[in-house]
Amino acid sequence: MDIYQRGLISETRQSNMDERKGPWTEEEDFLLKSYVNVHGEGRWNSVAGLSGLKRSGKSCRLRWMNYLRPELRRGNISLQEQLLILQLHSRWGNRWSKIAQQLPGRTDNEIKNYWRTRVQKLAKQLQCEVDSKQFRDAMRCVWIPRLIERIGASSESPSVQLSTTTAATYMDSISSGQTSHADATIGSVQVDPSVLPELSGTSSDSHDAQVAYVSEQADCCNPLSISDYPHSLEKGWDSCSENLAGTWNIDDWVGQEARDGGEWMASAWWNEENVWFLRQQLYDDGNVN
DNA sequence: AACGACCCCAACCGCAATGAG
DNA sequence: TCTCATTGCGGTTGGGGTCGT
Repeated sequence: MDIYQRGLISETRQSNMDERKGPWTEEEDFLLKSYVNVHGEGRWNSVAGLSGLKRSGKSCRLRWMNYLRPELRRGNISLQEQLLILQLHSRWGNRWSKIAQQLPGRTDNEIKNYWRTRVQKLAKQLQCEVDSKQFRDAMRCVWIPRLIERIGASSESPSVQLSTTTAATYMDSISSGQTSHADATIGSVQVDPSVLPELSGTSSDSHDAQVAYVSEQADCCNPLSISDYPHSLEKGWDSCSENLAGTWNIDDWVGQEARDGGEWMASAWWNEENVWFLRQQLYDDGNVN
C-alpha cells in the first residue's frame, strides 16, 4: 500500500509531484496551443487533465501569455516603445502589467526585463538609484527629450515621422483636443491619451501608483507631462542643466560611459551623439568645469 | 582554445486579489 | 461570512549566449 492509497498525500499533491518544470519543449507548446485553440484561454488548472501536459496551471498560463499568444510581438523594443515605457513607468512605477497594456503585443515580463537590464544598469553606471532625483532628472531632461528627437529623426519607417516640430504639434493637438483619443500615436505606437499624464487634466490613476516619481520641483520638464517635452526641447535645457549640474557631477558619468565604450548607450536610445549633446549643452552653459 | 564576467530573458516563487460554493 | 481554488502580479533566479582577456 503506497502513501497515495493510504491517503497520506492528496491527489493534488500527487499531481504536483509529477509536475514538470523548466524550459518548455516543442511538444508541450503544441499541446498547449491545441488546448487553447479548442477551449480558449482560462481555466488553466484544467489544462493538465485535458491536454496531457504535466505542467501546473500557473506554468501553462505563463507560457501562453508570455510566449505562445499569436498577437505577441517579438524582437527589440522600438524607440517609440522605449519612450512609452519611460513615460508610463515614471507615472505608474513598477506596475508592469498596466504598462504592458499600453504596448500591444508586449508582455509585462518583457517590459520588466527591459527595465531591469537596461534602465537599472544605467542607474548603476550613474552610481545612483533608479528612483533618485538625479536619475529622474537625467531621464526627463536628457533621455526622453533626446528619445523624442531620435524618433523624429528616425527614417526607419515612412510612417514614423515624429520630428521635434511634429511632436510639439502632435502634443499640442492632443492637449487642445484636436486629436481624438483613437488617433493618438507616438510614432507607430498607439497610445491611449487617457494614460498620457495630464493631457486630459485628470489623474484618476495617480492615487494607486505604487511608486510615484513626481518631483516636487517639477519645472520645465515635468516627468508627468509628455506634452512638455517638445517645449522643454526649445527652452528646457537652460533650467534642466542647472538642475543637473547643481545636484550631481554629470561629467563623471559621461566620461565613464565614454571610457567604457558606452555599450548600452550605443544601443537603441543612447549613443555617442547623445553624450556629445550632453557635453555640448553643459559646456555651452558653463556648468561643467 | 579556455576561462570568467556579464547580459538577456524564460520561468519560477510567493503573495494578493477575486470568485464560487 | 468563511473557506478554498484559481488567477494575476511583481520580484527573483538560473541557464544559455556573448564578449573580452
